[in-house]
Amino acid sequence: MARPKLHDEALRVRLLDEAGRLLSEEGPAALSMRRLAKDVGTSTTAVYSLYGSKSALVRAVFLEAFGRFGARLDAVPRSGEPLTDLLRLGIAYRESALADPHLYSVMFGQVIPEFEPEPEDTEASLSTMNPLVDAVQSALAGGLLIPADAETIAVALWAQAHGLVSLELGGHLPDGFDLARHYQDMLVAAVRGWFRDLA
Amino acid sequence: MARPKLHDEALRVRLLDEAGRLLSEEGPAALSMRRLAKDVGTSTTAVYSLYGSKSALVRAVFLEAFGRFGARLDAVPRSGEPLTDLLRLGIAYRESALADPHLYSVMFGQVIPEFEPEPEDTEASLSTMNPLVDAVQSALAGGLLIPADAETIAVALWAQAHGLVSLELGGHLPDGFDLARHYQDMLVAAVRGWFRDLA
DNA sequence: CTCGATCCATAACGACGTTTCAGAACCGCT
DNA sequence: AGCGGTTCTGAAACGTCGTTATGGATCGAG
Repeated sequence: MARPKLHDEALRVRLLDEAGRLLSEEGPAALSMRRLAKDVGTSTTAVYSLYGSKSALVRAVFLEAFGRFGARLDAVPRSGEPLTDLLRLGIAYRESALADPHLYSVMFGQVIPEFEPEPEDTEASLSTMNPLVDAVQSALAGGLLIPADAETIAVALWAQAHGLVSLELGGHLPDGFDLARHYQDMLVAAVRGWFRDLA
Repeated sequence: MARPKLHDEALRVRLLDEAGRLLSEEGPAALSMRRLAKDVGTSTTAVYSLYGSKSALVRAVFLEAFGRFGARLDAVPRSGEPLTDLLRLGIAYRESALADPHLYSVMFGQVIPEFEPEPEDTEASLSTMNPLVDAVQSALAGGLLIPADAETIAVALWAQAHGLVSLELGGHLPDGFDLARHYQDMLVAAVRGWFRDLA
């Protein structure tokens, strides 16, 4: 009938890996379809037959990145103390972002013009918030916090961490400002804002 | 000696205005040097003789956008009550961002690959934080907050607002989550986290 | 071994940022 | 007025990008 396929699943994975590597090590500008094909030792046609477009390729990287990111947060050891866990999650959040800034900017910034997340991709980003929701719910159940929607509090805490990391990566913080030195205190304050009683 | 210049300051301003308009109304992808030149009725050479590169052109838009953004925050009427003012500033922050999302993403995201802010551009972004610092200092002077560096608290509050707005604009919030409904409470909690005594 | 179907690498297309280049436009001078 | 030389300008060229068309290569079936 036909010749056997070279553009197979193994190649798909290799392309995805190399795309992630290019992004991580050389940034968004380095990720071109031609460059990717050459680095993997195939042709641009292969990338198109497997992914269809650069947008779809980057979406695969995007989803993979959120998967890893969520896994890192899930791997944070829990203490049973919800407030401690919230702090740990916040610290792990920053560490994960700083470990691969380019991937973080693919997830949350739109540094690759060809790709913009679809509405259905929103749930991927929620993998970063779900561990938070659990800890907030525990804290609420323990009566430590102002009675409020757990999702609301989780979004606020997520935004606090994301905002700090995003400003840091974007180079928007004041000159000489050492975020590492204040980050924990900021997280503590962010959680403390929802305390029922001041501690 | 020579012929008079057509590529003068008036054209420079028209180019800057049109670049801002293109960005605001059609997004980053619409801003190309050819398109910009055509819309203004000149040639690409003109843009290059006046700005030198797309990077420099976008930097001008970037600085202008921060100028307007800072002016909007400065224009927020002050009540004399620092906590009220912090809340007002936070609300104005979101309103300003939502009024022109594309410009906001040029300021804080890197949606135009050709342009990346230089270290010296950091101070431009601080125009968004300076009004905050003032209000925080007033609150500190009144003994309302935990004794801490005003800059630290201001950065934390800034990041809270930026994080929320950034997640909202990026479409990362949970389905059906109405940020407008919770935004004020979140700001209150963020400030409350630095209270000396719980109120 | 031939045929026909299938796949794939090369080359092409339009658009991009940027630069080159030939000529048009102007001034001072005779 | 006419000319020379300098400066400025728009059009075209270059290399790269995402994407697509194409023609040849490769295989199983008969």
